[in-house]
Amino acid sequence: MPETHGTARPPRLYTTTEVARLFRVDPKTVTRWVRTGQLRALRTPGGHARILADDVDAALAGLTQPPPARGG
Amino acid sequence: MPETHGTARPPRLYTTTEVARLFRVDPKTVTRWVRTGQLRALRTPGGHARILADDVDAALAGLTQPPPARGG
DNA sequence: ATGGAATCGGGTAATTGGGGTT
DNA sequence: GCTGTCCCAATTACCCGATTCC
Repeated sequence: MPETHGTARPPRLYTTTEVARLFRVDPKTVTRWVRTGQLRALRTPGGHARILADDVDAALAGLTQPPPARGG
Repeated sequence: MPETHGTARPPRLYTTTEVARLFRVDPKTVTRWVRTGQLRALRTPGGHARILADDVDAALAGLTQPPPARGG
């Protein structure tokens, strides 16, 4: 059944400005990331982006290529 | 002929506040979407908007990037 | 009937997106 | 190729008070 929501938890969303602050870049840059598909987002009917928080948090956590643990 | 009574289920409805939370926008913005026809809604006798959940869910599902396939 | 929360409507500031450039 | 900045138009956010919802 195509029940996208109603029983499902709504996705956490960030605004472009929030993401920009988190990454310490210009909001414009975040917009580019969305346009180039480097960040998943949905659009308001007005055309403004809402970025999936999970994607952002994952990137911030550095989940890409975890550095090798170094022994003491 | 399409039956409009008896077997028809009532449409799932969202309040403006619910839609606002889902999209991370101001409830006022949702009202604007309804007034500009970007979102279908019906009105309570008192004039409050009730948005069709299907429209919202569809818009909410419009991600810019499909979820990355896992297992590779 | 009462009360708290939500919605509406108008007006104004802030944010956002797009194009072009550095 | 990636990012930051300027200009401009559109979209969105916040202020107020009155009405509606439950």
